[in-house]
Amino acid sequence: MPKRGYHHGNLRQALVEAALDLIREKGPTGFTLSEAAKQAGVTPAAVYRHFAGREDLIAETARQGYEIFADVMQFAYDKGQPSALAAFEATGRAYLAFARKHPGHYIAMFESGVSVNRTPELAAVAQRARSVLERAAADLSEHIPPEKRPPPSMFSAHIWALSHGVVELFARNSPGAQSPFPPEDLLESGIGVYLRGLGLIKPDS
Amino acid sequence: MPKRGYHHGNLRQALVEAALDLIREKGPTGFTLSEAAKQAGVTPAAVYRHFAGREDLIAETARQGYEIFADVMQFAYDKGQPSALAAFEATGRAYLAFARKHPGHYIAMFESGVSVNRTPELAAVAQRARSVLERAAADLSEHIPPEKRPPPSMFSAHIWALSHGVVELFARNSPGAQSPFPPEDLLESGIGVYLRGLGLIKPDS
DNA sequence: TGTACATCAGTGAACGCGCGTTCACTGATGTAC
DNA sequence: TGTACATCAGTGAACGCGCGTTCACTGATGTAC
Repeated sequence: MPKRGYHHGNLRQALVEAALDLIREKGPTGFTLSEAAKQAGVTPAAVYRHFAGREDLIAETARQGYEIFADVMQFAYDKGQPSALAAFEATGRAYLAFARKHPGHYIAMFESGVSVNRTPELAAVAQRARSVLERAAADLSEHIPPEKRPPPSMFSAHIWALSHGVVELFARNSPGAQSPFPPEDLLESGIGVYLRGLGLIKPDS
Repeated sequence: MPKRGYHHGNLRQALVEAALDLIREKGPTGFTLSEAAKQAGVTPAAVYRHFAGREDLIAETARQGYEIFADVMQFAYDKGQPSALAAFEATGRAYLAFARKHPGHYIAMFESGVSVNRTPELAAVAQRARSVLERAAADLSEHIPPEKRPPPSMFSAHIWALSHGVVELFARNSPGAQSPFPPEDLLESGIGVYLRGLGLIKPDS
């Protein structure tokens, strides 16, 4: 029950949500502090009670995004257990699902130009997200004969890159325009071929 | 020998190059028409003799980028011939090489928000670039038994996405900060695993 | 070879705009007594 | 329960700035005769 009036009640979070809307609709470039304030029903100057400035507001939306993202990845990982393979595939799928479900957060995180090393908190939560995928990769690499086992961080990077590329090129309207295939199928099949290449699933079918 | 003076000589191209510099150094957001004009040694108003406006200038830099990109891809494809495999791998590598060598163009093409469908010329040259990779994929798919052959456009999309993801996440300073591996190695090994998954190179080593 | 003239690339001043940010303030809220 | 007061979230006016864009202009260039 946010009591509106002279005092807003929860302006900080309202500004984050306004920022998310604007970033989603107009891109990180189109986002302005003034408009976010306006959308939250408040004077631009009021923003400075809660944030150091424009960049700081974007960084906070990114931070919240990484928080959700890390949770989502962790949830996918847990759900795939005890199968290392299922857990790994689920985290890949979770990446795309996150981008779809939280486009504002996604853009703030990956397309706004905010550095992940801007603050210690931001760096920490980004690391948390990354480490889920790395753990999934490490679990999976146990199933590869040691002598031909690539470093887990390498194939987590491959999957991260593939997922990111699919999102950027085919799941957002931006550059390549229309996708030849549904992004979900593209990612699923790409990961499938890749895991087959590692000898982790049967070459057959 | 550009004769300087009241008349610039080749302002149009000088503006494109100024734009490339600025985009590379400050990102697409940081690019301003006024600064590009200044860097070319000219009044902002002069820009309008050659371009419809700011967006039009960015679009032209992107167009020139796609032109180079398509040439580079074509060259890599030709160089890999007559081996379908070599040609395919070379185009993948060319993607990353292009991003490294022409960062300004790359950003204008993929990160500036300019739609590839903005003008017919832009759409055409982007299609030309894409079709090189698709042809390489189609050649390669000839070597897969027809009954388990995925559509060529699907695996060209996979490689495109992987390449793009590697560039965005690991070859540019932006979000993930430092890469665990050199991007070239990451892409090379990723493509290797992928092609093994398609049964196109020996599972052994 | 010299002159008159058309062309048009660049000038420079001006514009309106919305931005991010600052500042002294005000008035709602909550607490101490 | 009522009053005095401290707190501090939000106001509103103002700022300087650089932006993209326009406009009437000017002067260098090249061509016709």
